[in-house]
Amino acid sequence: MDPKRHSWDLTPAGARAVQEALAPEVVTENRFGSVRHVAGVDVGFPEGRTRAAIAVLRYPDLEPVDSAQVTLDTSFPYVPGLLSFRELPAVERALEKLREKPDLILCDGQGRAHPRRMGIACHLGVRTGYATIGVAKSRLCGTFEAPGRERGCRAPLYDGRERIGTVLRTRTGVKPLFISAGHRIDLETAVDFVLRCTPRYRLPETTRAAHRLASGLQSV
DNA sequence: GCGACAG
DNA sequence: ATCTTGTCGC
Repeated sequence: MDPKRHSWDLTPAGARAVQEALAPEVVTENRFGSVRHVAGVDVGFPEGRTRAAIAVLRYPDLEPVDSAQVTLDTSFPYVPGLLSFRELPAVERALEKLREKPDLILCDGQGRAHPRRMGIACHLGVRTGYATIGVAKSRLCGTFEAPGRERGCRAPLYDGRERIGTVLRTRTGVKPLFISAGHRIDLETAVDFVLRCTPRYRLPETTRAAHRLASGLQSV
């Protein structure tokens, strides 16, 4: 029984059991080739339905090259720690529609910085095989000291004595982002990519492009 | 029992 | 995330 092919029809308790079964499948080292395209994933809930949007940008110039979006009926509530069970069904279908597959995906949410080390970035990576990074706007778990005020400043995020992520200042004077490894990448490399994807704003260009499609007014 | 809690 | 206007700051 391959844990990667679990059903989405689960109770919260069942979902947590799936996370524990999948956690050992996460690849912690860098296992991806040259990065020519990076993608941003974001999910919105217009009219209560679940809309996943993916934007593929060329790397490193970050010029848009492709995008896809899918809207499905919402089938799982928001439960802290179980975000992926609410968003991934739509995200995976949007990924399949892409013409230009990305080499690396930046997810809106945590990767390993999760109670069971199975945030949405890890979950998507393990299920699809894509290399992924978790880029969250706020903390789910872990403790940290405030990083310096300048862009590039960072501080380790710990869960007890275990390093689970990095609190990163992507723009001077703005709230930091919570970066963690998803799948097939290590934390240091993940932080490096996030900085290269944030040439102008707090959030990565990938995330901004996807966000615009997911919660945008255009329904195409 | 009392907080904390990605999006 | 979503419901919503004006407002403070660079």
